[in-house]
Amino acid sequence: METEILTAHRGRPREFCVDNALAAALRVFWTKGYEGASLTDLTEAMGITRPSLYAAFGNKESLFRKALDLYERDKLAYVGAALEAPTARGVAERMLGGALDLQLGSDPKGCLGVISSGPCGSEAQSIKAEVTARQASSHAALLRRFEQAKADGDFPEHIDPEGLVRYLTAVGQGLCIQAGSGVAPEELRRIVDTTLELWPGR
Amino acid sequence: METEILTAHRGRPREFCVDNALAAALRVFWTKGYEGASLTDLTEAMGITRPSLYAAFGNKESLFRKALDLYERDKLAYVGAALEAPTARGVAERMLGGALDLQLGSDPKGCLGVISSGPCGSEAQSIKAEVTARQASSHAALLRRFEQAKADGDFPEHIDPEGLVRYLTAVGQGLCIQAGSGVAPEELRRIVDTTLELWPGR
DNA sequence: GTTTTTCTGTACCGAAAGGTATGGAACGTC
DNA sequence: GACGTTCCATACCTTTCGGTACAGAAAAAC
Repeated sequence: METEILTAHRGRPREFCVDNALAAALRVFWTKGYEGASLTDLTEAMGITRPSLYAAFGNKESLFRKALDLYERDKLAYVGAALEAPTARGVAERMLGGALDLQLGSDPKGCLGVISSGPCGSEAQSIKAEVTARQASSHAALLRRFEQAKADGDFPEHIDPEGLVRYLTAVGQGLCIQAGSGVAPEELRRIVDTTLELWPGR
Repeated sequence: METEILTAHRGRPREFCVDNALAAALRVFWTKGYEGASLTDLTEAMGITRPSLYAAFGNKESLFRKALDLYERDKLAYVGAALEAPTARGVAERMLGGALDLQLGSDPKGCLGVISSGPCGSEAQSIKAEVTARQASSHAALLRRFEQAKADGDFPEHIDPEGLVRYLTAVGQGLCIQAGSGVAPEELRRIVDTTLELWPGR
């Protein structure tokens, strides 16, 4: 990951690694949010100049989308794995455990999806809409999984699968909010432990 | 609430109502966040000009603090009432019910405290610190209430009061995030219903 | 009615935002 | 080695940001 893939280019090759630059941009967006990340912040962290950024990534918005792709692929991989757990409780364990591990690592605190869901100016609203749409597809996948779990008898009849998905999502979002506010790691762990203590069924 | 309290002023009296202007400013901050609310947004909503705003409220930051005071007094009154519920379950019911009612009303969606907890530029960090400090005092009050509840036998021994507070807070924050993302009211209600279904003890 | 105090409105300030024109340097191709 | 293509760097553009100077208007105090 030091140099990029060499396709038969004419002219001078670029001097920086696109992947490294994108990873640096992701950290900036993750730390400051889309609107809070200025081009100066980005170019300094990426180690490139402003025209280089525009030549390689288009503009700020398309750079953010590429960073969001990277984020989902590298940091949100646990979501896909969680859906394959054998029981609804297993899904919840892996979802919350994955979110917790992410907050305990060396990456920026908080969740890029959550902080991009807040209010924003008119320029950033297409960004917000995209993030919301991606979350909707995760929601749908989780709902299908929990409907199957109910059919499997993983939790009692009187529990509503849709409600359980919304609830689990809310706990995860609250976890991210508190992580971003500087709440201590052991406190974050308590959220997960308590949720699993109260989790219905298997 | 049409004109302000008349203290023995000399000179020309101001032509607008400070309370009404502050209420309008609160709506703008609530909708767009501190940094997202420009002075142009604020003055247009408040119906006053820029120098009038500075004369009456100091600057943008002190205007926000006054709006935050109003928000806590008028919109977060249910928190104090919730602490007086007879059991831990009652506290949770009133807390989540109050948060839900707030999201179902005609006010802006989301929670001013939650949206102010996200990432921000250097100028807004003292704002964020203030919001975090106010939340810490609410957290402490809720923790005392739940420790009492545990002594009262409201929930089982193996449940950690600190964890339960963090957990309840997380659910409330997730509720606000989803409300701000445009999630439908009945979906929000499912979050509350599910949480109370799973609530331990009385 | 004059004075004095305060408010309103316009017009402006410096700084920072996102984005780009331009010129020269560096590489692959022929 | 000359050429053509592409990249890097400086310097600049327009717009918007939070904040203010100044002049004129309006009302209480005398």
